[in-house]
Amino acid sequence: MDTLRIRHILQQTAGTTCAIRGWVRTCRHTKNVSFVELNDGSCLSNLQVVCDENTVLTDEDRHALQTGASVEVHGTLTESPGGKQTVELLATSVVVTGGAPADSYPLQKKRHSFEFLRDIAHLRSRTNTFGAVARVRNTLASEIHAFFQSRDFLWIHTPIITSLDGEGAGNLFQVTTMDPAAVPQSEDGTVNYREDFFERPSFLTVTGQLHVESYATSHERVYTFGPTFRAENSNTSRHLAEFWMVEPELAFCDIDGNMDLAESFLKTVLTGLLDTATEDMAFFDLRIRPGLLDMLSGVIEKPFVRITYTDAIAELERSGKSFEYPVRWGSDLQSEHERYLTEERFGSPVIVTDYPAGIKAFYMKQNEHASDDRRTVRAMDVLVPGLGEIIGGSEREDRYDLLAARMDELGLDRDMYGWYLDLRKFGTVPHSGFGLGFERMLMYVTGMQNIRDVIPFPRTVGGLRY
RNA sequence: UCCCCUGUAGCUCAGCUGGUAGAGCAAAUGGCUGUUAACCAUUGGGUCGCAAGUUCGAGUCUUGCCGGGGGAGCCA
Repeated sequence: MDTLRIRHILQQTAGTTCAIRGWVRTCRHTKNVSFVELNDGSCLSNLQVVCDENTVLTDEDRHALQTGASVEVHGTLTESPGGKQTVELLATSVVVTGGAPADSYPLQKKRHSFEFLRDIAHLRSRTNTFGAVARVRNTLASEIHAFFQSRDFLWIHTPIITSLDGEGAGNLFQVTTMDPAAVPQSEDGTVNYREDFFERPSFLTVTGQLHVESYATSHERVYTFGPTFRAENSNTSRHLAEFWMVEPELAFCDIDGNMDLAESFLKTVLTGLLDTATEDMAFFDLRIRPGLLDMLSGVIEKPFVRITYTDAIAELERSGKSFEYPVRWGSDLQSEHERYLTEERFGSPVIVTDYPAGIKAFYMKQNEHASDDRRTVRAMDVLVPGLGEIIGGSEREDRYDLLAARMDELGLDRDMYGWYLDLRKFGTVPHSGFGLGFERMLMYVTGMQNIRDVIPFPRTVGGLRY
């Protein structure tokens, strides 16, 4: 007898004989039969198992069949007389693998708050919402890989441990084998890193971009997709200390090609997600964020508006709206500004380019500029309705002298970034890329409001359980 | 780091201008029933986050601490 996943068995016709395994979501006992709703994580839907009280279930079984118990059932698929499902499994045998005492099992057959479920993160994947989040997370990751793989991009496994002390991308976690109670010191009283594992300060990566640029200059099309770490003191619904990031990088590609890539990336990945995770996405649309599917369809169908930062500022000034934060050339766009542009002014995704150099990273390509106080770089932010910035990227500075000068200007250590400068010294090439916070995108596509609810075990400032 | 809200039964919450605790769900027991948010009845279940203060009296007012949530900044 075959063991089937519920996802597959629900597509079988009546008459199939099989075994299934899973966890009890809820039970309803009647005089002659018991109805057991079983879920095995393969899909959102439960399978209704019908057990004859007299022939299949012992009193002990009947008692043990509670929410949370694991069971193995053998039986025959039949058409269901009940209205809520087309097929059900008529059990010939039921084995309770592991009980879940109802007086101590935290999950009940009722709605729980996300806050409560966050405290039992090891059990929350057994709920509808977190089961769906796990499947959508998997599908989204799979679609992202499929997008790049089908376009000849190489997945580069950039390092987790790095010697680069960031580049303004937030605070780092230091990696060390030194004993915090007895840190070795040099004669001048400073920490003697010669005694540390790498014989120099080392950190968890805050971005794979700099490293992946190296492979872009050998393989042309590359991307990273892996964990990233930021020690920000940001205790918000949008920040994690450990999160996943996607960063494609293309050689022989300017900012326009970069924008084309970002636009087709979002459209293709979203299309694949909606086609593959149909049932789960319908659940999010129904229960988590009404209007979600329409919002995502808008991103797929509408061409992205492309506008420079300077023009975007002009649009905001022309809007006549009173924003909480002033609109000023030189300041970054606030959420309310981004919302106005995507939701009111254009009603579509918007790509804003050519930001002031002062608010962007050192490696972005400098534009020719008329005056020193209006210097811009070839940055691009992709803004989407309902969220704001979802992608940030740029064409990179590929001219050695200009990059070196900018690094000096910002006081970056030339020795530390020598290898990065080398990429401009030997066979330099126009190249571009962008970064996407994987969990931020997951929040967007599921409508989940807290980033801690789209990653299995969230790590946040002041919070490390499990 | 700053601002705001919040902490009462296993869960979700009510509890007014101070007078020593309630509901729904869950659980246990019984009943009924091809049920599906099952239904009906009964029962058990609380150091009201912690500590101090005001008061004859504090779940309620004050202060501090701890936890949770939301927003800002920073960022992805």
